Amino acid sequence: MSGEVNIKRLAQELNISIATVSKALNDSYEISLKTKNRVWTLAKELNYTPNPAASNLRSNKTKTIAVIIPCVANNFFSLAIKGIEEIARQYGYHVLIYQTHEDTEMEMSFTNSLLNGRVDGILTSVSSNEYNNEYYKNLVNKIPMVFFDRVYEELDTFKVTTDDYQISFTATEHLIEQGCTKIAYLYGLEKLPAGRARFLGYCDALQAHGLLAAEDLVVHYSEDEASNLQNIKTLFQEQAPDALFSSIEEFIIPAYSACQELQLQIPKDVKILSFCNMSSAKLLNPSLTTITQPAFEIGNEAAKCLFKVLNKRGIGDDKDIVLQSTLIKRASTGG
Amino acid sequence: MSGEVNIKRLAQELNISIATVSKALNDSYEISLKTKNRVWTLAKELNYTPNPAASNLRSNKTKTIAVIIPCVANNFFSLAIKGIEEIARQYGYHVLIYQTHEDTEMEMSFTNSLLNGRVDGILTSVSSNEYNNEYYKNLVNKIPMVFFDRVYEELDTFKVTTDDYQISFTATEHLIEQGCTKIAYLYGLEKLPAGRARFLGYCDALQAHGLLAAEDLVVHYSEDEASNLQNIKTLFQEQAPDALFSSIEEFIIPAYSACQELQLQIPKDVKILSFCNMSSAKLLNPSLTTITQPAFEIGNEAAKCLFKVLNKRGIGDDKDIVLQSTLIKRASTGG
DNA sequence: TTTAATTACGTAAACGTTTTCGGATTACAG
DNA sequence: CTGTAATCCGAAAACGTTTACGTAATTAAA
Repeated sequence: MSGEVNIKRLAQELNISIATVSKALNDSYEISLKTKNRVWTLAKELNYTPNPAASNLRSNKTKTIAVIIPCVANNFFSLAIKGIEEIARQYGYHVLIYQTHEDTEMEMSFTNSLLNGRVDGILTSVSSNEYNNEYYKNLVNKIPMVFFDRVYEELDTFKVTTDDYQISFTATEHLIEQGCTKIAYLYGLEKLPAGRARFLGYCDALQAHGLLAAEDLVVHYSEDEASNLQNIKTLFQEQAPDALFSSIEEFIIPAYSACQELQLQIPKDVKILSFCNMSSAKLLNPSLTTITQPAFEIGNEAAKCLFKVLNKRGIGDDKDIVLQSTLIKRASTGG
Repeated sequence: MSGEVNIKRLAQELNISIATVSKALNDSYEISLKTKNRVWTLAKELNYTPNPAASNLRSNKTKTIAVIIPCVANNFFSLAIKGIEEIARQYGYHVLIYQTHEDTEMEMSFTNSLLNGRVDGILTSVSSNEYNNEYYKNLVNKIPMVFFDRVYEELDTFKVTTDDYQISFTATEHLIEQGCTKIAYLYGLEKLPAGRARFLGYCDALQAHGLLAAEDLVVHYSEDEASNLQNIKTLFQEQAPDALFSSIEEFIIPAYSACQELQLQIPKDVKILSFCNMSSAKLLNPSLTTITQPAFEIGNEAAKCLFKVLNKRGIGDDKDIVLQSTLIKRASTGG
């Protein structure tokens, strides 16, 4: 056990050159199976692991990708991360995670710090507080990037999204079928395509059924939890809607609380459905009808796309990947 | 803009040696302020950023730490990560995150893959499904490590925990003061010191007030959410406790659900308190009395400890850092 | 048998830094 | 004028890989 074990050490012990060792370890066709086996067994015996820095320096591959998201404390993103990690592990890659907390400054600071070859590529879901398209237009040709869920539409990169418009339309129709005629909308992600698509699906479904969308029926998301609760209560008192369509799961707790405080029965007095990836939705009382995005699969798919780019594959592929969300009907919109 | 910008390029343009450039960039005392300024301004002008791989290879510093935790989809851990990231950013460090999903095999696989110099140190909160002390005993002298919240006690490393025993004792007394005499315990993290300390604090508080702990009053955590709900319902039906002490937040939703399904009024029929880091605790109905750990500060403190080790400081310091949780009394244990 | 192709391995340069060591210049005391 | 110290800088080696290129031995084709 004299000193660290590197390829030079392996080469010495086997009386071959370090080039041969390196090639053998990388399973090169230039090396005979006999030699490869000698190298592999000794490497295992000495518990050799390649030095990532040296490898990276020479080959310009870091075996690392970055994930930049608003927040990990969110069921959608934590599931997506899980999906990303699975693929990364398959490729032997490591995952750096950066949380922007919906702050565009942070977002730019993080990405800028990754442009010097620290990572091979970036997966991101952009923050909601601003739509700074110009920045990303420059960024995307400096480093391989894939956007998921919260995307910028004009960019020529892989984008993994869900059928926000369609599922919102479908979900709204579900409420209408259940007899609702005054459906309020709890509006989140207003500045992003995803948020607007959800709202549009809701509006169009109303219109298709002869109902009208009204600004009075819309509650806009606030970072302050208490004011969300208050706004929903005010909505009930002033408009008396018979349903709530929540576009983000952050509205769920205040919505339920508002109903209980105002003695409104779900689903008798008011029906509720929400975009939601919490497994506890079915444990709420009453259980919550949800639009559930395939968060894990989104992360999975986004990571696959990134590795396509990193491996120079999938050149001609369609870069707009749209996965299907599912409407899970439960008691909160029941008869 | 011919080619990439590295220190060689800077050296050429300034007609000085690369050694001087390198030292100037690192603010070495060997370089005159005049030269430093020339280097700094050109570096900024050309938007130079050092190559991390080269720097790492030569200096054996990666400017990266790893965080290995059971799961990011948990308020405690996501807050802790936030605390860690804050410190990491201050030191110019990057954060790799690995989720074990409470699987010891994963845990070992991840840590092993980090021993080749990919990171400078590791922050971890161990998984709950096993107590494999031997493994860590070997690991801790191969790479700087700091444990937080879920720790192994016998290891000679920095450990950041909370006053689990004391706060459980206090919280149990709170229930007793509110008139409870049959307090059930929802038991999580049984294999870890933290989990056992919480249980012990509960037991000792009961005993100190002439009450007795009984196995019949304990519900053990199950990975299956549905069975937790079922077990709590069974507990109510067979034992009719007048309070629930939940040691992990995963029990909250099933506990509330069980009460509603069994038509038990909180806090009239049964009082509930729980270890919990969800900001939505106060929005539950009724609002939940919680034992809240300073999750952000724990992450913060753990990261600080790691950087102490990395910078060879804090040799004589006490390595057992215990932060205070707080008992936040709300309606669920009210009169 | 000669020539070309294939196989298997080695030499050495390169990746972009950091750092040791030494050299040159200047300042200042003796 | 000499010697010493302080200041500032450069040459070159190192970190551990990967890879372009060369070469010898073997095999296949002619």
